[in-house]
Amino acid sequence: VSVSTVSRVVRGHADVQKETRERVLEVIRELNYRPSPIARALVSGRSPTLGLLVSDIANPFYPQLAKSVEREARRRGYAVVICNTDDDPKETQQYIEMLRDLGAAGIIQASGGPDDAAVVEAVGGWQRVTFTNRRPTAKDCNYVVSDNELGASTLTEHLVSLGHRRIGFVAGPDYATNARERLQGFRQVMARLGGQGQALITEGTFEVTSGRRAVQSWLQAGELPTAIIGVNDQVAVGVLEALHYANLTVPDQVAVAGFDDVELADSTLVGLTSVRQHIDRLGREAVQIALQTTSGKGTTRRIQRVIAPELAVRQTTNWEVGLQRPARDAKAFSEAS
Amino acid sequence: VSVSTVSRVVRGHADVQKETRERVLEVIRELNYRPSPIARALVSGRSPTLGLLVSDIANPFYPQLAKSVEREARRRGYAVVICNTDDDPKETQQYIEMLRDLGAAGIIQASGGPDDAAVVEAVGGWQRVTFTNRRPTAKDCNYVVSDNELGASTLTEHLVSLGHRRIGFVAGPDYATNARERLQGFRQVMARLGGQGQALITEGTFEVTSGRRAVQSWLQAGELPTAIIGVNDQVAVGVLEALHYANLTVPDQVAVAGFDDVELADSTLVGLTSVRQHIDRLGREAVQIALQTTSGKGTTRRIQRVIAPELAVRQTTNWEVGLQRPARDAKAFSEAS
DNA sequence: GTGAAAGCGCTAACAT
DNA sequence: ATGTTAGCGCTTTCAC
Repeated sequence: VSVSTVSRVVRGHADVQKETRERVLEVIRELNYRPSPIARALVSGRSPTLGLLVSDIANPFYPQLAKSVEREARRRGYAVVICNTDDDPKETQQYIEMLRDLGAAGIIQASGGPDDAAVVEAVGGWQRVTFTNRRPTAKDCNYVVSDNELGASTLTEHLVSLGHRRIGFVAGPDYATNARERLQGFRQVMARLGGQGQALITEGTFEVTSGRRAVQSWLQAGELPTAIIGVNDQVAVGVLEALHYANLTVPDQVAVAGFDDVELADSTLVGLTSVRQHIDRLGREAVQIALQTTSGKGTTRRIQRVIAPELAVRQTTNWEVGLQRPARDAKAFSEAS
Repeated sequence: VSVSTVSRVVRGHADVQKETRERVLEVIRELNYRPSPIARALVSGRSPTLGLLVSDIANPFYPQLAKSVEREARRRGYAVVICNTDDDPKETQQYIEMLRDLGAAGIIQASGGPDDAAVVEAVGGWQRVTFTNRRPTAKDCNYVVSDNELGASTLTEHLVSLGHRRIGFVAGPDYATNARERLQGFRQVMARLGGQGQALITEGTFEVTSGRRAVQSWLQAGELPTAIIGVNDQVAVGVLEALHYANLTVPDQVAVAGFDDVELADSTLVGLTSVRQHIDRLGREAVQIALQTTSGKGTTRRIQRVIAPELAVRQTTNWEVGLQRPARDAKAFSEAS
């Protein structure tokens, strides 16, 4: 009945006699005793907490990721702290400070950027941070990301196979590696087309307005592509909006596609062709990696996983897909504009 | 230069001579010293942490709320732990246990239900939990919610003023007070119409499929209303999808409206008339209340705030609005045309 | 006004 | 195999 014996029992330490263990266990149940994470944290320096860094939790991709992260973390007894960085290195640093003070067992950076190396330094070594969504710019880090280049090339090939040659790409910000990789995959396929293909590239953000603006500027320049890829679904939605406003029909006059396969993309109101990321897996594995390397098992090995995305073809690129599924009745909306 | 003096300085305690205080402050800066929240938590029982309970973080309303909560919490030095309850009382209880063990300074329950009283009990008194989004079923609690009944009646009156008399309402689950209140506001206005009005009510969930199902069943019964209200925007989107599938035009043949005014509602692709909640205020004030009452200033007063929502009229009910107001940033579009 | 000492609930040596 | 002891970094009496 001494403190340390109880401690040993709780932690499943070997050196306890079966009998005492059971007696202790019994009392624990009786008293509904639960060890205090706080006290543990004071000793060990780590609390059962995971930090999740995202640029903007309101961007539909992140809630889905957060949900998956949260579920897996919870399963393992960890709480998830959400941190909205706005892609601002200063905010990021402040958050990391806070998370360190809180003794977070690990940090998942889902919105990395050029400051990744600084992040690794700030968290106290590569073992304490796991990157996801965007491949880290810092070398030798743990990460789990989608193969964005593959996704982009698959998507571009899909458009090419439909006969498109003048294809527009509304790129994301240059600081985001996932945006860059998607652009890269696009470029690669377009390059293969040689003189036959024409790639129109506009740089923007991850937001809806970015897609709207791109279409607008192409229209002004009188060089609207026959197919447009948005760096993510949000941007693609912006593209759809602008096309719709300009009374252009999709996919007849212009085909549109995005990335992420956010829930909205699958709505028949949108029917957006998109490169589906396995968001669930990203979140789940990010947690696993974070907790594995953080557990200090003296591992020196980095864990770096790349998950292949899939192409989800819908009405905005392939008309017939739209027929199989209920076609969006353009009349109701286009008459209004 | 003694521990307790430093402690006094850090906490801004009065009993320190100006000179010593400044000297200590100086050294603190020099050493970049930050008090350990963990050690503090061990003593005080509370860590700078806020728990946010939501039914489903992937439901677009909650990320927006979470963002607002997160921003305000951060401003005050608190971390936000997201908790996905799935509207399951068991999950909720487990989360509360975890949050207590973590010494959370407060809990914001954004997805309350019939178990609210149990929640209050589990967290250890009304002072430690703030309800938002759904008015709590337990009496004498802190909360900040929208006036759902008002929102619903305003919306219904809008439809009536457009000439609608047969109006459908796709209700939410009965356990959610916000859903009930919305239904109530609807009923009230319809009752005023007497024999002239006809209210068709279907119960469902907060998800897209719920809206789809409602329309299908009305169609099967051959009693489709001329206007349909979804208990939230997600459901309204489901309604739109089903109508679209049935080749019915919106708003000519059927008008549609929702609640929350989620970002998507404002997209020209959807243009959904919706009752706008001031989500930012809900989140911000929830945090303020949570931290205020939790600070133990011996307050006995409950804080209960009700915020009036606004009606955002768009194309799904009013045809002409589509003409007037193409999109949020109209400029981008008008320049394009 | 300041310092000394006890203790929050644990873990990790070190005894026994 | 179990008990004792010393902290982890703070706050909080209680002396001075």
